[in-house]
Amino acid sequence: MALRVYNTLSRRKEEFRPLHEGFVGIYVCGPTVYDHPHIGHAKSYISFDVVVRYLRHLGYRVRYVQNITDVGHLTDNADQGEDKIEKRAAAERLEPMELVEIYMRSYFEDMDALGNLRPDISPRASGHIPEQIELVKVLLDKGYAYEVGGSVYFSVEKFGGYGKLSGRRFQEQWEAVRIAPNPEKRHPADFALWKRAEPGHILRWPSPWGWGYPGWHLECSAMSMKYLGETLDIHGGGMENIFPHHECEIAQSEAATGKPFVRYWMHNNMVTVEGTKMGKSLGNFVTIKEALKSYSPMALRLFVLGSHYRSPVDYTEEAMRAAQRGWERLNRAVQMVKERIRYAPDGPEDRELSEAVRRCERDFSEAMDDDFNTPGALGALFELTREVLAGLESGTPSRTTLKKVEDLYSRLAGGVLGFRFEEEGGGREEELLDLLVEVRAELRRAKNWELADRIRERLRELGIALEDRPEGTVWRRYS
RNA sequence: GGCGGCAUAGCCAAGGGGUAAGGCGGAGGACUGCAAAUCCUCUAUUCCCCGGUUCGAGUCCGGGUGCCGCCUCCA
Repeated sequence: MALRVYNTLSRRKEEFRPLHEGFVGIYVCGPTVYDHPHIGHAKSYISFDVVVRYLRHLGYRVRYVQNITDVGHLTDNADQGEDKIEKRAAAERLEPMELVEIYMRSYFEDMDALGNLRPDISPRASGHIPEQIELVKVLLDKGYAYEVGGSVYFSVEKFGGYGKLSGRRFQEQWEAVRIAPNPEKRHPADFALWKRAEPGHILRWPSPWGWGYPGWHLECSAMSMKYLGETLDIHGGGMENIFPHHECEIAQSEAATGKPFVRYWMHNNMVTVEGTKMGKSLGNFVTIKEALKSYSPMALRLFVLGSHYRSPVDYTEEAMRAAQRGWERLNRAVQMVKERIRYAPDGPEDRELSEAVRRCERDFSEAMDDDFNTPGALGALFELTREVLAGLESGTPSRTTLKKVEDLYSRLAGGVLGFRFEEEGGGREEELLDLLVEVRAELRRAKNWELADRIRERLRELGIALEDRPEGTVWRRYS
């Protein structure tokens, strides 16, 4: 079966065929780095991380580009607003580039923790001002843009396809939107390609039209085409960017090149918190760092992948607890398989388990091929997990079989879904715990239950669980 | 007002004409000194409502209702 991808442009699932066979160029709208990333970023970037991982799993050579927006955009469409980065930098008494550096590092730190692969290129808008100016020049030359007093605007009336992504017929509807018209614009829907820097604006660059800074849609067009060519295979981002951001990107790019800008537009849905929208302006967003104080990074990853990328997901304590427990179960199963491989008997494959492995692989692929259906893929993995644990319980699967199971977990759960399975502990602490367990075993042999239980209780308070299994005592950290 | 999406068990969530995946939680049992972990069994006659098409409808069509997103920065 072939991979099918939902394309926002056609509003249907389409068979995926990249422009050049075997190679995929993907561009995902990255963060504006003026604050710590929140769980909305987690959903978006985990989703696209899995898209990239799965494409590689299918054998594609993927170039994954995700920008860093470090040039502030205006906070409102009437072009009077403040620059978010400048505003925040002033509030924190930092150089704008200093601020950007802090939050960019914070962003990568969180993405690393969540197990997302680094993009192949993380271009920064501030480092691509010449490319953006070039693009504006082309649009002026071709008559799609006009200059007014040091600012350059894109003329939407000159570009026939404006509105094709978002389904908006801007001519009739624009009247309904009450925004103060900018007198410089010929049509209210025209958007800025380049803005004149008003006095006091710190982030600014020289251009043929004087000192200024790029318009807020320009960087993505300039940088994506620079690194991926004039037609991208996939362009991804959050749904809220469909209009105006992506609509404007299409207009700019296609007007400049005369070629289709993107073959597949992919948009992920939003995260709500306890049922309500999470927005920067609402101030109710949960940062990833906060979430990770209560839940493990892999639990957050499981939470995100537990619903489809095009579905909204509600962040609640209950849902996160469920994800945490689910993750622990999966991780534990993998650890148990690894442990058992060490002393598993040689022998032929066990039919039932091998069959379960095959079934899992098939169901997993089927789900992923259907527009990256990660909840379905997880279902396949958990079904296997149940059978694996039952197999370990009731018999002694051969080493060959267990290796197949381990390999499957490693390729699908690890490689494709990006889970990081970890053994607990390490170093001095581990040795001390082993010692305690040993001493406690003596106590238990002597039937000194009181002291044995006290050790277990005290360790539990410290976040270490002791489990007296038939084959011996093991310890693990819980959380 | 315009555009788009979603409604499936206590909670989360797949499925999308052929008789309801999976996770969490809950109940009972096995194992255990007791716990924990693990295993086994059970936990939706039914998919927001009303009509229709069909031998057959969560699944398709029409009409409601409710929730959400976008139309101003946001992943």
